[in-house]
Amino acid sequence: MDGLTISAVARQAGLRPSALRYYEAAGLLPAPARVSGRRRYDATVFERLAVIRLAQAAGFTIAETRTFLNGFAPDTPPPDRWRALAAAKLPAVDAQLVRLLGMRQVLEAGLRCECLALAECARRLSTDGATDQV
Amino acid sequence: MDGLTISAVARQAGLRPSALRYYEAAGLLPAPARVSGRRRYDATVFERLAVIRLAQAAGFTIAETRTFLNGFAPDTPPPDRWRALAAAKLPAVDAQLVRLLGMRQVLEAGLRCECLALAECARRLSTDGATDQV
DNA sequence: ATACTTGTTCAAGTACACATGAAGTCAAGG
DNA sequence: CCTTGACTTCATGTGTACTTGAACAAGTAT
Repeated sequence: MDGLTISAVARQAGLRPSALRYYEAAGLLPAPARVSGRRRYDATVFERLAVIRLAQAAGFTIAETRTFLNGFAPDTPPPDRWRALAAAKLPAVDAQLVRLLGMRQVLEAGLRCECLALAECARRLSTDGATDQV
Repeated sequence: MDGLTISAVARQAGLRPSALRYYEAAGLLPAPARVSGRRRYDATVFERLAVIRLAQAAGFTIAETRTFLNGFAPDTPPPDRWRALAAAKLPAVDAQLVRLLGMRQVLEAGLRCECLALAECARRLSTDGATDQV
């Protein structure tokens, strides 16, 4: 009687049932009760899903998210968990950010390109180069 | 006698031979001459590789790079090629950039976290939320 | 002649986060 | 009883840019 079906949870959470099964298999969601084989969730699953969503927004991989959720003593407070993972993740995000900003530079330089041959582009728009002026 | 072996080109370009074969199969590099089955490159391959490197720096996928290189009439000047591809790529890069900046926000908020439970984190550090102050 | 090095092709593996399809189970409705 | 619909598990597919391994060929050195 009580307990939400997987499709009900998925619908409310904006996910697909396969994602919920995947999270469970990946150790992000605890295995819920079963009624004749079918999963029955209680409302606390939504809090869990919200944390997973937050971890995803932080750029954590599934493995990192699993560590974040289950990789500590059960009573470990969130700040300790964050510090353990976010500190390691920030440099990676920043590196990605630098790469993307570099892409922007190259693309904008490309849009201002007046080269006559592609080889000329390669010389002028070098990745590492300081190409400011036309 | 003339012509560089695949390993010589790879070494000078900072790539591995497998990458050169891959580029060739992907249509980024023209098939070079062969001497008893082995590839022999001439020096122009380095210009080509420089352009490929530039395209990669712009964030182009292999398919986009192939279009950039071979998807136009042979005499199409670089500016036309750039405009066709860079204009489509920039919004994607910017979207990626926004996502990464969001990650940074979440990670930094996580580092300042003082929540007592993970569910609290999810409520306070919501992805879309305006979480400025402690 | 024989071993070594370097090359060749082709198939399959890598990481990530799920989606998809096949085949079977289960309860309710007609 | 039989169909329908939602569910189950398990294996495989998706996209990207290569790398790696297997099995084999050919030129070079000893």
